Amino acid sequence: MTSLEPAFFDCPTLDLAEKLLGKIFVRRMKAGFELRGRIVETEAYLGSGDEACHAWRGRTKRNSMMFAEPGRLYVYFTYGCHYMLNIVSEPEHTAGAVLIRAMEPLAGESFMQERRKTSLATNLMSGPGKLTQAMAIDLSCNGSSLFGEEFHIGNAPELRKDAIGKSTRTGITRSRNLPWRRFIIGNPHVSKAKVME
DNA sequence: AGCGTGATCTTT
DNA sequence: AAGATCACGCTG
Repeated sequence: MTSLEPAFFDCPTLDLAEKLLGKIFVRRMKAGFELRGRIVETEAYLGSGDEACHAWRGRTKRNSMMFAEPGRLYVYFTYGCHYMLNIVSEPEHTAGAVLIRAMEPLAGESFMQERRKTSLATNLMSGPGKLTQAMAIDLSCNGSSLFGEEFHIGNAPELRKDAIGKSTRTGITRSRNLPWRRFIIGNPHVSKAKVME
């Protein structure tokens, strides 16, 4: 399996959110084994014109990684207990990122089961907080490159257009009308969409 | 349907 | 310095 190269990430954030579906996120642990997950759900966040984006009002200490060159990880902590995994997009000095919302476990399941305290495959990484817990991703991963030893994304065939679903983003209050969520239709590892009035 | 939990950001 | 908010997950 070949790894995605920098050129893959050099595209508009919304395109990247779609292109990442089906690709294989890989973390090589220091102990030698690998954690792998197939990306099945994403959301796009843009600095300009997107009030739900951390960087919509400019650069701060937390969001500064969103201004880095594409192909890095942007990890932050929220709700007092969850880490969120994003992939930086857009050229350097322009804010943008794709939130990885759900993955289908492909390798390292026993490690994930222990961390998640469940053996149900569809409950290991079927949400943004769940997948960081399963893969032991925390603030120490913020800024990591996808072109190094520890993290990379494996290529996979492009999905058919009709296999990709679109909707508004989940769990936000501002800019909630923007249809910037992408997911693989019918995949059981997609997080269950929160129903809100 | 409700709430934990703590960093970050905004307002005073 | 204080208060509001938050790209969530779990229990009940």
